[in-house]
Amino acid sequence: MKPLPPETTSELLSRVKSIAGLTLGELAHRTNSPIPGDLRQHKGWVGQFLETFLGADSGNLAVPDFSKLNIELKTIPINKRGLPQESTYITVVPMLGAPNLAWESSEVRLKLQHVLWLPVEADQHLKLADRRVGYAVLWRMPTHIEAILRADWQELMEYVLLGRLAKLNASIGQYLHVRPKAANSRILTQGLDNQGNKILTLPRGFYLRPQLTQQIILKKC
DNA sequence: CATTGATCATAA
DNA sequence: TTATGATCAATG
Repeated sequence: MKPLPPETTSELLSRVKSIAGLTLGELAHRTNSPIPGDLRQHKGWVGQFLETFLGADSGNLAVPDFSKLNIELKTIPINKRGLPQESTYITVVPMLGAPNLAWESSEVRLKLQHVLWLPVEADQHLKLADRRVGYAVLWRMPTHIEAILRADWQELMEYVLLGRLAKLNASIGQYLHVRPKAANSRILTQGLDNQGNKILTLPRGFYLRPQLTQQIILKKC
Protein backbone atom coordinates (compact mmCIF):
# COMPACT_ATOMS: atom_id res chain seq x y z
CA MET A 1 0.00 0.00 0.00
CA LYS A 2 1.55 3.23 -1.12
CA PRO A 3 -0.44 6.47 -0.80
CA LEU A 4 0.08 9.31 -3.24
CA PRO A 5 2.32 12.14 -2.04
CA PRO A 6 0.39 14.98 -0.40
CA GLU A 7 -0.24 17.79 -2.86
CA THR A 8 -0.17 20.55 -0.29
CA THR A 9 1.26 21.23 3.14
CA SER A 10 -2.21 21.30 4.65
CA GLU A 11 -2.93 17.90 3.18
CA LEU A 12 0.26 16.59 4.77
CA LEU A 13 -0.71 18.16 8.08
CA SER A 14 -4.15 16.64 8.00
CA ARG A 15 -2.59 13.25 7.38
CA VAL A 16 -0.31 13.48 10.41
CA LYS A 17 -3.07 14.87 12.59
CA SER A 18 -5.22 11.89 11.70
CA ILE A 19 -2.69 9.44 13.16
CA ALA A 20 -1.75 11.34 16.33
CA GLY A 21 -2.28 9.15 19.36
CA LEU A 22 -2.54 5.93 17.38
CA THR A 23 -0.19 3.01 17.86
CA LEU A 24 2.20 1.59 15.31
CA GLY A 25 0.32 -1.68 15.62
CA GLU A 26 -2.92 0.00 14.58
CA LEU A 27 -1.29 1.72 11.62
CA ALA A 28 0.52 -1.43 10.50
CA HIS A 29 -2.74 -3.34 10.71
CA ARG A 30 -4.51 -0.78 8.54
CA THR A 31 -1.92 -1.13 5.81
CA ASN A 32 -1.39 -4.87 6.19
CA SER A 33 2.26 -4.18 6.99
CA PRO A 34 4.34 -6.72 8.89
CA ILE A 35 5.72 -5.31 12.13
CA PRO A 36 9.18 -6.43 13.36
CA GLY A 37 9.50 -8.01 16.78
CA ASP A 38 12.09 -5.45 17.75
CA LEU A 39 14.29 -2.86 16.08
CA ARG A 40 17.69 -4.47 16.56
CA GLN A 41 17.84 -5.60 12.96
CA HIS A 42 15.31 -3.08 11.71
CA LYS A 43 16.63 0.18 13.10
CA GLY A 44 15.04 2.36 10.48
CA TRP A 45 11.68 0.63 10.38
CA VAL A 46 9.63 3.24 12.23
CA GLY A 47 10.90 6.08 10.07
CA GLN A 48 10.49 4.20 6.82
CA PHE A 49 7.06 2.88 7.70
CA LEU A 50 5.72 6.33 8.59
CA GLU A 51 7.32 7.85 5.51
CA THR A 52 5.49 5.39 3.32
CA PHE A 53 2.29 5.81 5.31
CA LEU A 54 2.33 9.56 4.81
CA GLY A 55 3.26 9.40 1.13
CA ALA A 56 6.89 10.53 1.14
CA ASP A 57 8.21 10.21 -2.39
CA SER A 58 11.94 10.86 -2.33
CA GLY A 59 13.18 7.37 -1.60
CA ASN A 60 16.82 7.53 -0.64
CA LEU A 61 17.63 10.51 -2.81
CA ALA A 62 19.46 13.37 -1.15
CA VAL A 63 16.45 15.68 -1.26
CA PRO A 64 13.62 16.41 1.21
CA ASP A 65 11.17 13.55 1.70
CA PHE A 66 8.19 15.38 0.27
CA SER A 67 9.80 16.65 -2.89
CA LYS A 68 6.92 18.79 -4.06
CA LEU A 69 6.53 20.52 -0.70
CA ASN A 70 10.24 20.69 0.09
CA ILE A 71 9.56 19.30 3.54
CA GLU A 72 11.77 16.81 5.33
CA LEU A 73 10.14 14.23 7.61
CA LYS A 74 11.93 13.20 10.77
CA THR A 75 10.46 10.71 13.18
CA ILE A 76 11.87 11.35 16.61
CA PRO A 77 12.15 8.72 19.32
CA ILE A 78 10.65 9.85 22.62
CA ASN A 79 11.60 8.35 25.99
CA LYS A 80 9.25 7.81 28.91
CA ARG A 81 9.91 11.34 30.13
CA GLY A 82 8.60 12.69 26.87
CA LEU A 83 11.96 13.86 25.57
CA PRO A 84 14.10 12.82 22.59
CA GLN A 85 15.98 9.62 23.28
CA GLU A 86 18.51 9.81 20.46
CA SER A 87 20.33 12.17 18.19
CA THR A 88 18.84 12.78 14.74
CA TYR A 89 20.74 11.86 11.60
CA ILE A 90 20.73 14.64 9.02
CA THR A 91 23.03 13.83 6.14
CA VAL A 92 26.40 12.48 5.08
CA VAL A 93 29.48 14.63 5.68
CA PRO A 94 30.96 15.69 2.30
CA MET A 95 34.50 14.51 2.94
CA LEU A 96 36.00 16.14 -0.16
CA GLY A 97 34.08 19.37 0.12
CA ALA A 98 31.33 20.43 -2.25
CA PRO A 99 31.10 22.36 -5.52
CA ASN A 100 29.80 25.40 -3.71
CA LEU A 101 31.22 25.11 -0.25
CA ALA A 102 29.16 27.35 1.99
CA TRP A 103 26.67 26.93 4.77
CA GLU A 104 24.01 28.55 2.62
CA SER A 105 24.19 25.77 0.05
CA SER A 106 24.97 22.93 2.43
CA GLU A 107 22.88 19.76 2.61
CA VAL A 108 22.48 20.30 6.33
CA ARG A 109 20.83 23.67 5.83
CA LEU A 110 18.72 22.50 2.89
CA LYS A 111 17.36 19.58 4.86
CA LEU A 112 16.73 21.48 8.07
CA GLN A 113 15.09 24.47 6.44
CA HIS A 114 11.62 22.99 6.77
CA VAL A 115 11.03 19.84 8.79
CA LEU A 116 7.98 17.91 9.93
CA TRP A 117 9.00 16.38 13.26
CA LEU A 118 6.92 13.37 14.21
CA PRO A 119 7.45 12.10 17.77
CA VAL A 120 7.04 8.37 18.37
CA GLU A 121 7.26 6.58 21.70
CA ALA A 122 10.54 4.69 21.90
CA ASP A 123 10.89 3.36 25.44
CA GLN A 124 12.55 -0.01 24.95
CA HIS A 125 10.15 -1.65 27.37
CA LEU A 126 7.25 -0.78 25.08
CA LYS A 127 6.45 -3.33 22.42
CA LEU A 128 6.80 -1.88 18.95
CA ALA A 129 3.11 -2.40 18.18
CA ASP A 130 2.11 -0.52 21.35
CA ARG A 131 4.19 2.57 20.71
CA ARG A 132 2.09 5.63 19.98
CA VAL A 133 2.64 8.30 17.38
CA GLY A 134 2.56 11.81 18.82
CA TYR A 135 1.58 15.23 17.54
CA ALA A 136 3.70 16.40 14.66
CA VAL A 137 5.50 19.74 14.72
CA LEU A 138 6.01 21.57 11.43
CA TRP A 139 9.16 23.60 11.97
CA ARG A 140 11.06 26.26 10.09
CA MET A 141 14.63 26.84 11.20
CA PRO A 142 14.65 30.13 13.14
CA THR A 143 17.43 32.67 12.63
CA HIS A 144 18.92 32.27 16.10
CA ILE A 145 19.15 28.50 15.68
CA GLU A 146 20.57 28.83 12.20
CA ALA A 147 23.34 31.02 13.58
CA ILE A 148 24.42 28.25 15.93
CA LEU A 149 24.12 25.52 13.32
CA ARG A 150 26.13 27.58 10.87
CA ALA A 151 28.93 28.06 13.39
CA ASP A 152 28.92 24.35 14.23
CA TRP A 153 28.93 23.38 10.56
CA GLN A 154 31.79 25.72 9.77
CA GLU A 155 33.88 24.45 12.65
CA LEU A 156 33.19 20.82 11.78
CA MET A 157 33.88 21.30 8.08
CA GLU A 158 37.25 22.81 8.93
CA TYR A 159 38.25 19.53 10.54
CA VAL A 160 37.06 17.67 7.46
CA LEU A 161 38.67 19.84 4.82
CA LEU A 162 41.93 20.74 6.55
CA GLY A 163 42.94 17.15 7.18
CA ARG A 164 42.15 17.13 10.89
CA LEU A 165 39.83 14.12 10.68
CA ALA A 166 41.77 12.32 13.40
CA LYS A 167 40.84 15.06 15.82
CA LEU A 168 37.21 15.24 14.77
CA ASN A 169 34.97 13.57 17.34
CA ALA A 170 31.37 13.71 18.52
CA SER A 171 32.07 16.12 21.37
CA ILE A 172 32.60 18.98 18.92
CA GLY A 173 29.61 21.18 18.08
CA GLN A 174 26.85 22.71 20.20
CA TYR A 175 23.80 21.37 18.35
CA LEU A 176 25.30 19.78 15.25
CA HIS A 177 27.98 17.15 15.54
CA VAL A 178 29.70 14.48 13.47
CA ARG A 179 29.67 10.75 14.13
CA PRO A 180 30.44 7.59 12.15
CA LYS A 181 27.87 6.67 9.54
CA ALA A 182 28.75 3.30 8.11
CA ALA A 183 27.90 -0.38 8.11
CA ASN A 184 30.85 -0.89 10.46
CA SER A 185 34.10 0.72 11.58
CA ARG A 186 36.19 -0.89 8.81
CA ILE A 187 34.31 0.80 5.99
CA LEU A 188 36.38 3.38 4.13
CA THR A 189 35.63 6.34 1.91
CA GLN A 190 37.75 9.11 0.44
CA GLY A 191 38.83 11.98 2.61
CA LEU A 192 41.62 14.54 2.75
CA ASP A 193 44.86 14.73 4.68
CA ASN A 194 46.46 17.98 5.82
CA GLN A 195 48.24 18.32 2.47
CA GLY A 196 45.00 18.06 0.57
CA ASN A 197 45.83 14.57 -0.64
CA LYS A 198 43.14 11.94 -0.86
CA ILE A 199 43.19 9.34 1.87
CA LEU A 200 40.80 6.63 3.00
CA THR A 201 38.77 7.24 6.14
CA LEU A 202 35.60 6.23 7.92
CA PRO A 203 32.44 7.75 6.44
CA ARG A 204 30.72 10.16 8.79
CA GLY A 205 27.37 11.86 9.13
CA PHE A 206 25.96 15.03 10.61
CA TYR A 207 23.62 14.54 13.56
CA LEU A 208 21.54 16.89 15.70
CA ARG A 209 21.95 16.59 19.45
CA PRO A 210 18.82 15.96 21.54
CA GLN A 211 19.38 19.36 23.20
CA LEU A 212 18.09 20.96 20.02
CA THR A 213 15.36 18.50 19.04
CA GLN A 214 14.03 18.72 22.58
CA GLN A 215 13.47 22.43 22.18
CA ILE A 216 11.81 21.83 18.84
CA ILE A 217 9.25 19.30 19.96
CA LEU A 218 8.48 21.42 23.03
CA LYS A 219 7.91 24.30 20.61
CA LYS A 220 10.52 26.43 22.34
CA CYS A 221 12.05 27.38 19.04
C1' DC B 1 22.63 7.57 32.70
C1' DA B 2 23.97 10.64 28.92
C1' DT B 3 27.14 10.56 25.22
C1' DT B 4 30.14 8.72 21.77
C1' DG B 5 31.36 5.41 18.60
C1' DA B 6 29.56 1.21 16.13
C1' DT B 7 26.23 -1.04 13.66
C1' DC B 8 21.85 -2.93 10.85
C1' DA B 9 18.50 -2.99 6.77
C1' DT B 10 17.38 -1.50 2.25
C1' DA B 11 17.23 0.94 -2.37
C1' DA B 12 19.19 2.54 -6.67
C1' DT C 1 28.90 1.97 -3.41
C1' DT C 2 26.63 5.56 -1.14
C1' DA C 3 22.58 7.31 0.08
C1' DT C 4 18.31 6.69 2.94
C1' DG C 5 15.95 5.26 7.58
C1' DA C 6 17.95 5.22 12.34
C1' DT C 7 19.08 2.53 17.10
C1' DC C 8 22.40 -0.29 19.49
C1' DA C 9 25.92 -0.83 22.79
C1' DA C 10 30.22 0.43 24.92
C1' DT C 11 32.13 3.99 27.67
C1' DG C 12 33.11 7.68 31.00
